[in-house]
Order: sequence, then structure tokens, then C-alpha cells
Amino acid sequence: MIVYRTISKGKIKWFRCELLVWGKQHRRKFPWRNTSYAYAILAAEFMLQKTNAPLVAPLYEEFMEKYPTVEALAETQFLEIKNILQPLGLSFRAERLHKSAQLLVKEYQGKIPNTQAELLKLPGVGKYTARSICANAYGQNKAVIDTNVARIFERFFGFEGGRVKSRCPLLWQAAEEIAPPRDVGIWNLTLFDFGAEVCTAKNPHCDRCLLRERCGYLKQQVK
DNA sequence: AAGACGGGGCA
DNA sequence: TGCCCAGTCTT
Repeated sequence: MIVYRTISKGKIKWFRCELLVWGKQHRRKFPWRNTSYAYAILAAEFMLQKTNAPLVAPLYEEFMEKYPTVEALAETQFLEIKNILQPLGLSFRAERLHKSAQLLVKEYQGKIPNTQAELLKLPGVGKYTARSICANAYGQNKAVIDTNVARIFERFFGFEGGRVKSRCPLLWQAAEEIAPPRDVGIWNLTLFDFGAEVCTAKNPHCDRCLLRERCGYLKQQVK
């Protein structure tokens, strides 16, 4: 169970500032971060679901060369898509991505919708993916929760429960409260990278963490 | 609310 | 070996 309690504005602000400073230097570079082409971002989001980002990068570039448009993807045989995505595992994603592409061509004139509600109608698109597309492709201020964000919040702010509960309203509400008023897309990326590089699931690098002095997790360890 | 899906990377 | 990864969908 995740218990939400009010967080002081000061602590939130401090958290934001520190993390954004960290992000300026340490944010990772990935091919899907260089574009605002909505289809390219949608494809990336599918591949990234529950999958290590550095593993996705080379395969993603190959994928985008072969299927540069949603129409191209929709027309491709499913088996071919399944094969190219095979090294990523979770193979049902290939089918959902293909189905989504076909639906987008058929019902949306090949345009990727720019609202959470419409995106949620696509197979394989849940709250996280829908909001990520809104943020990364359309510049909307949509905060997201993934395993990294959930873990960081849990440790720093002292929420209970680390697993991603994609339908826990309170955690999503907290994410919106904690996110800065603008550039939330960048903010999301900063949190992912911080979770991947510093606030890792196993053996977090608390010794070189700039959030150390106010982190609930570390205080707990010291006791 | 819990379980299934998954190959690859890393300790 | 065992744990973990930019989640979603089905009981």
C-alpha cells in the first residue's frame, strides 16, 4: 500500500533544484531523445516498457530505419516486427505495437493523438506510455511514474511500497505535485536517469548522492 | 490485488 | 544463479 502524506513545499523545491542541477550534467543521451517526431517517440515508448534503456538504443535505430513511418510499420508483416524486437523480450509488445500502428493509420489518418485519453485507446498503451508521449512528443507537462520514479519517491519522501502501481491515484498525484511547473518532459527524464545511475534498485550510490542530506532512506539506514 | 510476460546485463 | 529493467493486460 502506498501512503501519501503531505510533503513540505520546501522539501519539494529543494529536491527539484538539486535534481535538475544533477540532470544538466548527467542526463543520458538516447536516439529517441533527439526527436519530437511523435511516431518515433511512440515506438520508443513501446520498446522501453520494462526494458533496460541502453539495450534498446541500437535496436531502436535499426527499427526506425526499417519502419520510418507509422504507415510503413502498419504494412509490415507482424512476424518481421516480432523478429526484430525479439532480443527485448516481452514479445506481446510487438503485436500491440503493430496493432496500434494499424489502428492509427485506419482511425487517425496516421497521426499520433496528442491527448492521454485518445492514446489510452491504443493496445499496449497504458497511463505511463500515454503521458510520456504527451510530454515527449507534444511538450505537455505530464509527470509519469515508472519503477525509477516510484523508487526515488519512496526513498526520498518516505512513501511506502516500491512496486509500480500504475493505478495508484495518490502516487500519480504526488508525481504531479513534485514535478516542476514547466519542462516536465525533461524532469521525467532526469528522474529516470537518476534512478538508473545513482538511486539504483540494488546498492544505491548514497555515498555520491546529492540528495543525501535530506533523504528519508539514508536517515533510515543510519539509525 | 496478484500473476504473466522475457531476454539480456550485471554482481 | 538471482535480481532487475522508461508497464500493460488479464484473471
